[in-house]
Amino acid sequence: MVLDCLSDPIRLAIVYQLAQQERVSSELCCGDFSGLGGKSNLAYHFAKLRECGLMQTRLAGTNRFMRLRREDLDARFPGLLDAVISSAARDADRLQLLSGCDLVKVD
Amino acid sequence: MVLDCLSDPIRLAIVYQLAQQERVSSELCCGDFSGLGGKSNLAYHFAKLRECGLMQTRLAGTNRFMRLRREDLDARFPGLLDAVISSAARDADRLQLLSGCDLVKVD
DNA sequence: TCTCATGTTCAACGTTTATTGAACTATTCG
DNA sequence: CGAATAGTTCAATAAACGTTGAACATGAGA
Repeated sequence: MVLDCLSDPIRLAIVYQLAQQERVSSELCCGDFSGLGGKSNLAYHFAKLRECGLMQTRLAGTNRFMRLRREDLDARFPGLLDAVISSAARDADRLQLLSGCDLVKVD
Repeated sequence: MVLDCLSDPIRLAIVYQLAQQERVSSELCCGDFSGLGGKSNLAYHFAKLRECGLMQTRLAGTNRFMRLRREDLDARFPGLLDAVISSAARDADRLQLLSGCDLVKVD
């Protein structure tokens, strides 16, 4: 399930963006990914990412803030997330969907 | 492409079995995977694994021997293969398809 | 309260995917 | 040569997937 989740370019871009955000130890809300697709399409991908345990959602008012479930993932699939993220970073310029992902929430 | 390839249980089982075989530095031929499905179905999965660069096929008479493209994969996606293999090994008993994969070619 | 903004859910659609069996190619061995 | 073995290719089918827009739910703010 996890590998299938990560194999979709949009979901990989979401995970990649969440991983970048990890450094700042803050979260991202759905709207921050609007560059990757329409709202309903993103909601579909968010659901898949939640189902397979890749990310977690925190409700705050009308926003939903999400973050990677880094610890759980590293415990269950050691090294997988880092390998995927670093490979994604390496090819970021080749993937249209990932270009611009280094941008941090403008706020 | 690689992640999508690895997300299928049959292909993951094939890769896992090939990884086990790596230790003995020998190869496996198509028939060795007959426990995972029918011939034509396996040929379909083999083609996908070849297309995304996960494995290589060597023709020898009427047999086709295959092996993981370990070096190329480690160069392009560092740590990915090891992470996937070790996670697969960890859950091997939970996955029906992977049970019995530790068996080495009987010959 | 009324309205706007943020997300989710649902139904519909076209595409891709995995699986099957039959037909086919090619090699070995008698 | 003829039969058997090892795999691939092809066509058909059913299921799963990604995408879209419309409808819905919910909280914030005037």
